[in-house]
Amino acid sequence: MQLDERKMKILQAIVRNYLETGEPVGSRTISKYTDLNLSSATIRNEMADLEELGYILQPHTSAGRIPSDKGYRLYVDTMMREKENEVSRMQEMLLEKEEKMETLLKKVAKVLAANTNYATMISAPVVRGNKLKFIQLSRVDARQLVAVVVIEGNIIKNTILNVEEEIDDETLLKLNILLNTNLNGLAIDQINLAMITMLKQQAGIHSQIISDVIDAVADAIRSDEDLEIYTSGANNIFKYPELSDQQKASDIINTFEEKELLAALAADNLESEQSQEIQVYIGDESKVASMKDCSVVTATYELGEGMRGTIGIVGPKRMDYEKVVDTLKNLKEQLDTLYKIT
Amino acid sequence: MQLDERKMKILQAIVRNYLETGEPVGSRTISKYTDLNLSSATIRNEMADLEELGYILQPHTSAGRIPSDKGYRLYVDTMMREKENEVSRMQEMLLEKEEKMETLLKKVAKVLAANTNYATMISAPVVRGNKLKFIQLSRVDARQLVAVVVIEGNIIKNTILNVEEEIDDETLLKLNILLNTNLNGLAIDQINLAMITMLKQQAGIHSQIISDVIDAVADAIRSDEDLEIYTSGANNIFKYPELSDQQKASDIINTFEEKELLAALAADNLESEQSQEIQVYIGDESKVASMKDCSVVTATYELGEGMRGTIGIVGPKRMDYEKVVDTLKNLKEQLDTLYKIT
DNA sequence: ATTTAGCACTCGATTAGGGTGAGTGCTAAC
DNA sequence: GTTAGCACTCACCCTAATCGAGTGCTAAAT
Repeated sequence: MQLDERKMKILQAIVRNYLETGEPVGSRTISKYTDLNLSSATIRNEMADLEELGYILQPHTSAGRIPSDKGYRLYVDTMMREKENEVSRMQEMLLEKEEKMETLLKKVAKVLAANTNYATMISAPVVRGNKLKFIQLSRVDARQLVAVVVIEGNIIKNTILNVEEEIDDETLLKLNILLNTNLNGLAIDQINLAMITMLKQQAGIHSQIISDVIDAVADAIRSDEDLEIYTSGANNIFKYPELSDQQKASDIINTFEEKELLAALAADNLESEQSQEIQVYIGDESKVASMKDCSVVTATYELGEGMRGTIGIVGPKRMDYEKVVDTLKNLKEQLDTLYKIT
Repeated sequence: MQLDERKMKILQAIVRNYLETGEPVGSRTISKYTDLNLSSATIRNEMADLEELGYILQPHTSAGRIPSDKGYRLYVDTMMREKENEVSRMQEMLLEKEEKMETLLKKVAKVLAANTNYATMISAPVVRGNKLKFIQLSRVDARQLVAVVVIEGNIIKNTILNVEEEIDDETLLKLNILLNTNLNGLAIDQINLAMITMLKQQAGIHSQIISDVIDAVADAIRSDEDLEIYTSGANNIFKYPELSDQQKASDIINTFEEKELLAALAADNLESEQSQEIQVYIGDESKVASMKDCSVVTATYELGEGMRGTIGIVGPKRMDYEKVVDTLKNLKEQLDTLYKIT
């Protein structure tokens, strides 16, 4: 059986109503809610059909219906109205090109959570494909070096390394030249074991120390391969009774605190083909077990020079998809342009 | 009325029992629990006295007694047995001098939370009094400089700065010399406005750019004045019914997520005179409103060279103080020695 | 062939009442 | 000062009763 227009309208009404109230919605309500002018009995018949088709379900026999995941999915895919051109409430955020990206992202997560009343996460842009711009080894102390690496997008990495014996100025200079000529302009993910071995060989006679230095520099460059995640508003879930249950709340909070699972989610998202679009994961669709009762809406942003990250909003399945998608679109655009101007 | 020895013993028994069970404890239980060989009636009389003195209270008329904050305080101050020399369960932690302090602290917070079943926080050591070891400005691009500052304790700070016009090698060298001769060896908190103005004057003719550079470097040095806080196991609070209440849980989780309040707590703690000791804050004593139903146990650790930070354990008032204090003492010692050896 | 009115039915939620038991405070005896 | 005894309190649990929103089905109306 295919969904005719009336069934669509009814399903849409059920979803809308449930999003607002959070309570199962009955046939009488729909009968009055829509402009279909049908009696509750007719609606009941249609609802029975919709249930059989798996779009809605009854929490218990004598209750109204609530949308199933399949129902939400259909709603999100085909029935959601776009709030085109409506001025976004996020406008007040006033993103500035702040000095530290970390600060900026934390702020975004926070404002987003405060504006939406959902939990938010945002992954720092991943730098894998970016190129090295600058490497420098300097002596701090007699036996201490500091290595500074600057990557496209002005990401700075550094590491302190202690050496057994002193390294003289000449060696230091040689090392600097060696590192720069060989690594400059390379992408991060090109710095693999083979590359490092090659470097070590070129360094030649310079024994163990050199080898250590190169290793340390390589390590510093490749550090943070796992996504850095910033979160905010995890406690917003307590605003939704269906998530405030002891066990569920604990699980969700834990997911937000540990962050590994969120990182996986973000990584998945970045690799997905449609990641240019806003994505909606309903219930189990997100593959994170603790979110089986949540919906996750994600967007991919780009901070120029190919550095992409993921923004995610986590809330109950009955989240206000229209508002969330709209807000995310807006935010994504702001972030995308933020670093493009300069 | 002063507490005689018998009242002390009874109070102690009440606290011990309550810590274990989490249930109000009645006179009959105490009568059997202790070696005082007193009937429940006698205990009842004594308990009435203890209640009048404010050490215990009744949740409701026909229930047993639970310790009041004052009762807990007396217990912690005078009655707690030290688990001297018992092998600490934290031994498995195997702290290593990991490359990154951030990683180390996150790990400590995590392991501590997993071991104690309470929520944990740890503040990164504050560097205010530490001295600058090394400053270097380098050119990355034609119009881009990177400033790297190394501080005692091997803390590295850096910043990228964009300049309007190119700075030639000679100017760069001069700037480097200027910065190093003037700032090296100074403590962070000595780099104030007067200092910076003085520097700018010394730079003399070199116009706006130089001034900008100096400002940026000064900013980088003084960044992170607010304490960095790492937390773990916030969801452990769900293991204690008295904290799992919707409102309380939300408040506590929020405190752990926002971190500002925790930072304030850590800062308070660092400035307190007795901060060398393990500190116990019961209920309102901690001044963080959301923790009025919790106890907070803190320790100050020192990572050599005067860098001190705070570790905190947050749990219900009926937390296992003995175990927690013991564990913290142990951990504190491990951290204190960790960086001393080298 | 749809739609609708009517009605019996279901079942979660709420309320009320009764019993239980842990624990108390008080009194009188030891 | 201590203890046995006893009446009393009150949270907690269980059960039954009631309520009401909402359903599914049937039969009549369109």
